[in-house]
Amino acid sequence: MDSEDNSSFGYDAFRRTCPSHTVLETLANKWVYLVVCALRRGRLRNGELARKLEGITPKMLTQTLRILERDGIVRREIFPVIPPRVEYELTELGQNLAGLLNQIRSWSEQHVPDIRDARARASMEPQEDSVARG
Amino acid sequence: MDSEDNSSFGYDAFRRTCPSHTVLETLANKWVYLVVCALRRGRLRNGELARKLEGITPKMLTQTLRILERDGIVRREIFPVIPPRVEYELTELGQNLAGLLNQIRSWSEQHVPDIRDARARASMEPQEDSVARG
DNA sequence: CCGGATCCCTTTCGATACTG
DNA sequence: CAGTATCGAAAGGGATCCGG
Repeated sequence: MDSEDNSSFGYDAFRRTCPSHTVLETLANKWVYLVVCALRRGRLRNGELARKLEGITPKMLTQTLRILERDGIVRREIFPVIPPRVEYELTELGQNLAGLLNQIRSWSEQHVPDIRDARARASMEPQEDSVARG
Repeated sequence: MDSEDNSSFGYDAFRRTCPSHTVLETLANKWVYLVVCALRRGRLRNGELARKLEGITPKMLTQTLRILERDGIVRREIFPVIPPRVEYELTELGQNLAGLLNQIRSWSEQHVPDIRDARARASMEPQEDSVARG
Protein backbone atom coordinates (compact mmCIF):
# COMPACT_ATOMS: atom_id res chain seq x y z
CA MET A 1 0.00 0.00 0.00
CA ASP A 2 1.85 3.03 -1.22
CA SER A 3 -1.20 5.27 -1.27
CA GLU A 4 -0.48 6.77 2.09
CA ASP A 5 -1.68 10.16 1.12
CA ASN A 6 -4.60 8.83 -0.80
CA SER A 7 -6.91 7.49 1.81
CA SER A 8 -9.74 8.26 -0.54
CA PHE A 9 -11.76 6.11 -2.86
CA GLY A 10 -9.38 5.20 -5.58
CA TYR A 11 -9.27 8.74 -6.85
CA ASP A 12 -5.88 10.30 -7.25
CA ALA A 13 -5.53 13.99 -7.98
CA PHE A 14 -1.98 13.44 -9.20
CA ARG A 15 -3.37 11.68 -12.24
CA ARG A 16 -4.43 14.00 -14.99
CA THR A 17 -7.27 11.80 -16.13
CA CYS A 18 -8.67 11.36 -12.65
CA PRO A 19 -11.89 13.29 -12.05
CA SER A 20 -10.47 14.55 -8.78
CA HIS A 21 -7.74 16.25 -10.76
CA THR A 22 -10.42 18.25 -12.55
CA VAL A 23 -12.06 19.12 -9.27
CA LEU A 24 -8.78 20.34 -7.88
CA GLU A 25 -8.26 22.34 -11.04
CA THR A 26 -11.57 24.06 -10.50
CA LEU A 27 -10.73 24.94 -6.93
CA ALA A 28 -7.25 26.18 -7.75
CA ASN A 29 -8.59 29.58 -8.72
CA LYS A 30 -8.29 32.88 -6.96
CA TRP A 31 -11.85 33.99 -7.51
CA VAL A 32 -13.25 30.65 -6.47
CA TYR A 33 -11.38 31.00 -3.20
CA LEU A 34 -12.62 34.48 -2.56
CA VAL A 35 -16.22 33.94 -3.57
CA VAL A 36 -16.55 30.86 -1.42
CA CYS A 37 -14.89 32.60 1.51
CA ALA A 38 -17.10 35.64 1.05
CA LEU A 39 -20.23 33.53 1.24
CA ARG A 40 -19.00 31.74 4.27
CA ARG A 41 -20.92 33.79 6.76
CA GLY A 42 -24.17 33.76 4.90
CA ARG A 43 -25.98 34.62 1.73
CA LEU A 44 -25.07 37.68 -0.25
CA ARG A 45 -26.49 39.52 -3.19
CA ASN A 46 -24.56 39.89 -6.39
CA GLY A 47 -23.78 43.51 -5.69
CA GLU A 48 -22.64 42.75 -2.18
CA LEU A 49 -20.22 40.18 -3.52
CA ALA A 50 -18.99 42.61 -6.13
CA ARG A 51 -18.23 45.16 -3.45
CA LYS A 52 -16.59 42.67 -1.15
CA LEU A 53 -14.34 41.24 -3.83
CA GLU A 54 -12.53 44.41 -4.61
CA GLY A 55 -11.69 44.68 -8.25
CA ILE A 56 -13.62 41.72 -9.58
CA THR A 57 -15.40 42.46 -12.84
CA PRO A 58 -19.06 41.54 -13.30
CA LYS A 59 -17.99 39.05 -15.86
CA MET A 60 -15.59 37.17 -13.62
CA LEU A 61 -18.00 37.26 -10.73
CA THR A 62 -20.81 35.77 -12.77
CA GLN A 63 -18.53 33.26 -14.39
CA THR A 64 -17.19 32.11 -11.04
CA LEU A 65 -20.64 31.87 -9.54
CA ARG A 66 -21.88 29.83 -12.48
CA ILE A 67 -19.06 27.36 -12.07
CA LEU A 68 -19.71 27.04 -8.37
CA GLU A 69 -23.41 26.68 -8.93
CA ARG A 70 -22.86 24.02 -11.54
CA ASP A 71 -20.65 22.09 -9.14
CA GLY A 72 -23.18 22.23 -6.33
CA ILE A 73 -21.10 24.46 -4.12
CA VAL A 74 -23.25 27.55 -4.39
CA ARG A 75 -27.01 27.86 -4.60
CA ARG A 76 -28.62 30.73 -6.44
CA GLU A 77 -31.93 32.18 -5.52
CA ILE A 78 -33.73 34.52 -7.84
CA PHE A 79 -36.40 36.87 -6.59
CA PRO A 80 -38.72 37.74 -9.45
CA VAL A 81 -39.00 41.39 -8.59
CA ILE A 82 -38.16 44.68 -10.19
CA PRO A 83 -35.41 45.60 -9.84
CA PRO A 84 -33.98 42.09 -9.95
CA ARG A 85 -32.71 40.55 -6.77
CA VAL A 86 -30.46 37.51 -6.74
CA GLU A 87 -28.90 35.94 -3.71
CA TYR A 88 -26.16 33.39 -3.42
CA GLU A 89 -25.43 31.04 -0.59
CA LEU A 90 -23.26 28.03 0.02
CA THR A 91 -24.76 24.58 -0.17
CA GLU A 92 -23.80 22.08 2.50
CA LEU A 93 -21.08 20.86 0.22
CA GLY A 94 -19.95 24.44 -0.17
CA GLN A 95 -19.88 25.08 3.54
CA ASN A 96 -17.78 22.03 4.01
CA LEU A 97 -15.34 23.33 1.44
CA ALA A 98 -15.44 26.89 2.71
CA GLY A 99 -13.88 25.85 5.97
CA LEU A 100 -10.85 24.55 4.14
CA LEU A 101 -10.53 27.41 1.68
CA ASN A 102 -10.85 29.89 4.46
CA GLN A 103 -7.91 28.29 6.20
CA ILE A 104 -5.83 28.92 3.12
CA ARG A 105 -6.99 32.50 2.98
CA SER A 106 -6.18 32.91 6.63
CA TRP A 107 -2.79 31.35 6.07
CA SER A 108 -2.13 33.79 3.26
CA GLU A 109 -2.83 36.68 5.57
CA GLN A 110 -0.83 35.33 8.46
CA HIS A 111 2.27 34.50 6.48
CA VAL A 112 2.66 37.63 4.44
CA PRO A 113 5.76 38.62 6.43
CA ASP A 114 7.37 35.20 6.02
CA ILE A 115 6.87 35.26 2.30
CA ARG A 116 7.90 38.84 1.98
CA ASP A 117 11.12 37.99 3.76
CA ALA A 118 11.68 34.93 1.64
CA ARG A 119 11.25 36.96 -1.52
CA ALA A 120 13.61 39.60 -0.25
CA ARG A 121 16.20 36.96 0.49
CA ALA A 122 15.67 35.38 -2.90
CA SER A 123 16.19 38.67 -4.67
CA MET A 124 19.59 38.99 -3.04
CA GLU A 125 20.56 36.19 -5.40
CA PRO A 126 22.85 34.16 -3.22
CA GLN A 127 25.60 32.64 -5.36
CA GLU A 128 26.34 28.95 -5.08
CA ASP A 129 29.52 28.33 -3.13
CA SER A 130 32.07 26.52 -5.23
CA VAL A 131 30.95 23.47 -7.12
CA ALA A 132 32.09 20.48 -9.07
CA ARG A 133 33.46 17.28 -7.75
CA GLY A 134 32.70 14.65 -10.34
CA MET B 1 -15.35 45.37 14.16
CA ASP B 2 -16.69 43.87 10.98
CA SER B 3 -13.62 41.87 10.24
CA GLU B 4 -14.97 38.70 11.72
CA ASP B 5 -13.29 36.54 9.16
CA ASN B 6 -10.11 38.51 9.26
CA SER B 7 -8.60 37.67 12.58
CA SER B 8 -5.23 38.31 11.05
CA PHE B 9 -2.93 41.25 11.18
CA GLY B 10 -4.64 43.88 9.17
CA TYR B 11 -4.14 41.95 5.97
CA ASP B 12 -7.22 41.30 3.89
CA ALA B 13 -7.06 38.96 0.94
CA PHE B 14 -10.24 40.45 -0.46
CA ARG B 15 -8.33 43.61 -1.26
CA ARG B 16 -6.46 43.49 -4.51
CA THR B 17 -3.64 45.64 -3.27
CA CYS B 18 -3.14 43.66 -0.10
CA PRO B 19 0.01 41.52 -0.11
CA SER B 20 -2.03 38.60 1.16
CA HIS B 21 -4.06 38.78 -2.02
CA THR B 22 -0.89 38.14 -3.98
CA VAL B 23 0.01 35.26 -1.73
CA LEU B 24 -3.40 33.73 -2.25
CA GLU B 25 -3.00 34.23 -5.97
CA THR B 26 0.25 32.28 -5.88
CA LEU B 27 -1.35 29.41 -4.01
CA ALA B 28 -4.41 29.27 -6.23
CA ASN B 29 -2.62 27.17 -8.78
CA LYS B 30 -3.04 23.54 -9.65
CA TRP B 31 0.64 22.74 -9.93
CA VAL B 32 1.47 24.52 -6.71
CA TYR B 33 -1.07 22.33 -4.97
CA LEU B 34 0.29 19.17 -6.42
CA VAL B 35 3.97 19.92 -5.98
CA VAL B 36 3.51 20.88 -2.35
CA CYS B 37 1.38 17.82 -1.69
CA ALA B 38 3.87 15.61 -3.45
CA LEU B 39 6.68 16.84 -1.23
CA ARG B 40 4.63 16.39 1.85
CA ARG B 41 6.09 13.07 2.83
CA GLY B 42 9.68 13.99 2.24
CA ARG B 43 12.23 15.21 -0.20
CA LEU B 44 12.07 14.20 -3.82
CA ARG B 45 14.29 14.54 -6.83
CA ASN B 46 13.22 16.47 -9.88
CA GLY B 47 12.59 13.30 -11.83
CA GLU B 48 10.62 11.75 -9.02
CA LEU B 49 8.37 14.77 -8.94
CA ALA B 50 7.98 14.65 -12.70
CA ARG B 51 6.85 11.07 -12.51
CA LYS B 52 4.51 11.65 -9.61
CA LEU B 53 2.81 14.63 -11.20
CA GLU B 54 1.52 12.83 -14.22
CA GLY B 55 1.61 15.00 -17.27
CA ILE B 56 3.51 17.96 -15.91
CA THR B 57 6.02 19.34 -18.37
CA PRO B 58 9.61 20.04 -17.31
CA LYS B 59 8.93 23.69 -17.87
CA MET B 60 5.94 23.88 -15.54
CA LEU B 61 7.66 21.78 -12.94
CA THR B 62 10.71 23.99 -12.86
CA GLN B 63 8.66 27.15 -12.95
CA THR B 64 6.49 25.99 -10.07
CA LEU B 65 9.47 24.92 -8.01
CA ARG B 66 11.21 28.24 -8.57
CA ILE B 67 8.16 30.13 -7.36
CA LEU B 68 7.88 27.96 -4.30
CA GLU B 69 11.57 28.29 -3.61
CA ARG B 70 11.42 32.04 -3.96
CA ASP B 71 8.54 32.17 -1.49
CA GLY B 72 10.34 30.06 1.08
CA ILE B 73 8.00 27.12 0.79
CA VAL B 74 10.41 24.75 -0.86
CA ARG B 75 14.13 24.31 -0.35
CA ARG B 76 16.37 23.14 -3.15
CA GLU B 77 19.50 21.17 -2.64
CA ILE B 78 21.97 20.69 -5.42
CA PHE B 79 24.46 17.85 -5.39
CA PRO B 80 27.42 18.77 -7.56
CA VAL B 81 27.78 15.39 -9.16
CA ILE B 82 27.56 13.88 -12.58
CA PRO B 83 24.89 13.15 -13.51
CA PRO B 84 23.22 16.09 -11.77
CA ARG B 85 21.21 15.45 -8.67
CA VAL B 86 18.81 17.97 -7.24
CA GLU B 87 16.46 17.40 -4.36
CA TYR B 88 13.52 19.40 -3.18
CA GLU B 89 11.94 19.47 0.21
CA LEU B 90 9.43 21.57 2.08
CA THR B 91 10.64 24.20 4.48
CA GLU B 92 8.87 24.51 7.80
CA LEU B 93 6.67 27.13 6.27
CA GLY B 94 5.97 24.72 3.45
CA GLN B 95 5.10 21.89 5.76
CA ASN B 96 2.70 24.12 7.55
CA LEU B 97 1.04 24.95 4.27
CA ALA B 98 1.13 21.41 2.96
CA GLY B 99 -1.24 20.27 5.65
CA LEU B 100 -3.84 22.69 4.42
CA LEU B 101 -3.33 22.09 0.73
CA ASN B 102 -3.47 18.40 1.26
CA GLN B 103 -6.87 18.75 2.85
CA ILE B 104 -8.10 20.43 -0.30
CA ARG B 105 -6.63 17.67 -2.40
CA SER B 106 -8.24 15.11 -0.17
CA TRP B 107 -11.53 16.95 -0.39
CA SER B 108 -11.30 16.91 -4.16
CA GLU B 109 -10.92 13.18 -4.12
CA GLN B 110 -13.65 12.55 -1.62
CA HIS B 111 -16.26 14.72 -3.27
CA VAL B 112 -15.88 13.62 -6.84
CA PRO B 113 -19.27 11.88 -6.74
CA ASP B 114 -21.02 14.90 -5.25
CA ILE B 115 -19.65 17.17 -7.91
CA ARG B 116 -20.26 14.70 -10.66
CA ASP B 117 -23.89 14.51 -9.56
CA ALA B 118 -24.19 18.27 -9.32
CA ARG B 119 -22.84 18.66 -12.82
CA ALA B 120 -25.21 16.04 -14.12
CA ARG B 121 -28.13 17.82 -12.52
CA ALA B 122 -26.94 21.14 -13.87
CA SER B 123 -26.75 19.79 -17.38
CA MET B 124 -30.40 18.77 -17.18
CA GLU B 125 -31.04 22.50 -17.33
CA PRO B 126 -33.89 22.77 -14.90
CA GLN B 127 -36.35 25.41 -16.08
CA GLU B 128 -37.44 28.09 -13.64
CA ASP B 129 -40.95 27.45 -12.41
CA SER B 130 -43.20 30.33 -13.32
CA VAL B 131 -41.97 33.79 -12.52
CA ALA B 132 -42.90 37.40 -12.34
CA ARG B 133 -44.91 39.05 -9.70
CA GLY B 134 -43.82 42.65 -9.67
C1' DC C 1 -29.95 45.56 -10.41
C1' DC C 2 -28.51 41.33 -12.61
C1' DG C 3 -25.93 39.50 -15.99
C1' DG C 4 -25.45 37.83 -20.89
C1' DA C 5 -22.62 38.63 -25.27
C1' DT C 6 -18.58 40.51 -27.82
C1' DC C 7 -14.25 42.11 -28.69
C1' DC C 8 -9.55 41.89 -27.77
C1' DC C 9 -5.30 41.87 -25.40
C1' DT C 10 -2.35 39.45 -22.26
C1' DT C 11 -0.70 35.66 -19.94
C1' DT C 12 -0.40 30.96 -19.37
C1' DC C 13 0.50 26.53 -20.62
C1' DG C 14 1.76 22.39 -23.40
C1' DA C 15 4.78 20.37 -26.78
C1' DT C 16 9.13 20.01 -28.57
C1' DA C 17 13.91 20.44 -29.02
C1' DC C 18 18.28 21.51 -27.04
C1' DT C 19 22.38 22.34 -23.43
C1' DG C 20 25.47 21.26 -19.42
C1' DC D 1 19.29 14.02 -14.97
C1' DA D 2 18.17 18.74 -14.54
C1' DG D 3 16.91 22.63 -16.71
C1' DT D 4 16.36 26.27 -20.68
C1' DA D 5 14.39 28.22 -25.11
C1' DT D 6 11.06 28.78 -28.38
C1' DC D 7 6.63 28.58 -30.44
C1' DG D 8 1.76 28.29 -31.04
C1' DA D 9 -2.65 27.21 -28.90
C1' DA D 10 -5.65 28.28 -25.27
C1' DA D 11 -7.40 30.43 -21.44
C1' DG D 12 -7.80 34.43 -18.34
C1' DG D 13 -9.53 38.61 -17.75
C1' DG D 14 -10.86 43.71 -18.72
C1' DA D 15 -14.00 46.89 -21.26
C1' DT D 16 -18.16 47.79 -23.29
C1' DC D 17 -22.72 47.44 -24.98
C1' DC D 18 -27.11 45.53 -24.54
C1' DG D 19 -31.43 43.14 -22.54
C1' DG D 20 -34.74 41.49 -18.82
